[in-house]
Amino acid sequence: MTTTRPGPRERLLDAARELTYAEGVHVGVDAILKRADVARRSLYQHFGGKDGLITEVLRGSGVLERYRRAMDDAGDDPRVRVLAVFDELDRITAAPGFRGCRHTSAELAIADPAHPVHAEARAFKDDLHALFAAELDRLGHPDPRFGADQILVLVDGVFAHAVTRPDARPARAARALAETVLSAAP
Amino acid sequence: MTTTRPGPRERLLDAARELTYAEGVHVGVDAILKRADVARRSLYQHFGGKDGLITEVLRGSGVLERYRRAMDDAGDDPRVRVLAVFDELDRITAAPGFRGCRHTSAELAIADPAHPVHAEARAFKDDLHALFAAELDRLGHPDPRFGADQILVLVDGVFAHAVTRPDARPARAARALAETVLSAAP
DNA sequence: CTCGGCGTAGACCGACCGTTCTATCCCTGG
DNA sequence: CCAGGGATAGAACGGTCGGTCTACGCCGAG
Repeated sequence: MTTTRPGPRERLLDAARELTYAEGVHVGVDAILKRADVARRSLYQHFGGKDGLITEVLRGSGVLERYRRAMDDAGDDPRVRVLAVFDELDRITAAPGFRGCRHTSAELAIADPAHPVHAEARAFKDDLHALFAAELDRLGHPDPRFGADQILVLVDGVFAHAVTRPDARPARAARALAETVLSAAP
Repeated sequence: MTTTRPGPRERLLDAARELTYAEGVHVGVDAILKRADVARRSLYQHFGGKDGLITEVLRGSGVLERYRRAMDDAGDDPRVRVLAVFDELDRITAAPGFRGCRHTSAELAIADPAHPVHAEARAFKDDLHALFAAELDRLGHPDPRFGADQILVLVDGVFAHAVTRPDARPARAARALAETVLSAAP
């Protein structure tokens, strides 16, 4: 028995995930439909329209899970766990086809503040904030939320700066600064 | 005598500067022409097309000069001068209509790596790198270029993160980390 | 005065945008 | 067996895209 082909919904999500990252959220629906090999109608049936699709792509990006896994693979020590994320960032930003943070990119491309991608991006980064704050808290950091803000600035800085100057290896530069955040703990 | 109205070229640059920032580089030429109150032909006469115009907007953004001024206003001490930039960033990111870094935004919106905006953004951030490296060098920093990489990650991080979580006051979080970069000097 | 260059105004081009629609097919459940 | 829902294919909608074109107005230099 062969692995069954995923349904139109999954194929649409996959195609949109790839194309909106490589080309930006302004890719045409035609391109997405062609890549997904799906009928036009199915898109509007499942997602109500292009906006619904790209919002759903952001929701199911799996980026948070990737960080969580990088942490868990690093063991128990919060310091090692946090630094492991920056090692992962070094890999991500050096990979071919890297085009920055998907969420930030979508927000910048869509001006209307009422568009659902903004709420989705906000929710994602709030989750990320909680992820780091928990580690800093466990470490006894004097202000875990401020420390997590600093980590997030570093993470977003790596993503943004690697778009323009990838050869600067921003993840390494940021890692050294992350260490000072971690050393704020007693 | 009244101040003479700027020529079509200047009006186009001004209009494009405002609109591409507020709406993204995907704004239509019609909108730019209307805002500039300029004939369609003049755009292609002066800039050869939309690409030429938005590239020229990036080149003449004046952001570098803004940082330089913030530094000069801060006096002579390199530490104070660098930290003054982050105070300026705090103002910039809190201002109404803030929409991130113009250069990063343009790069993310344009996939084609051969598009001139990428070279323009690269040149801009290289200039910025030199600006900070000079301060760190003057301070006796052991590795001014690495330190400048760190500062740039912080700057881009402030811009990017403020798009999604402005209430986190990322410029303040980054400022504290910039201090540790500066304290790497003897 | 006349000429040339720059500016304006606006029609026009083919291409593409997101969306809606009709029509047909296929598979599954009853 | 048939009915029905999900999927397909593709035409068509009005609107916008960046870019080219013609026609006309203005003004300073020859």
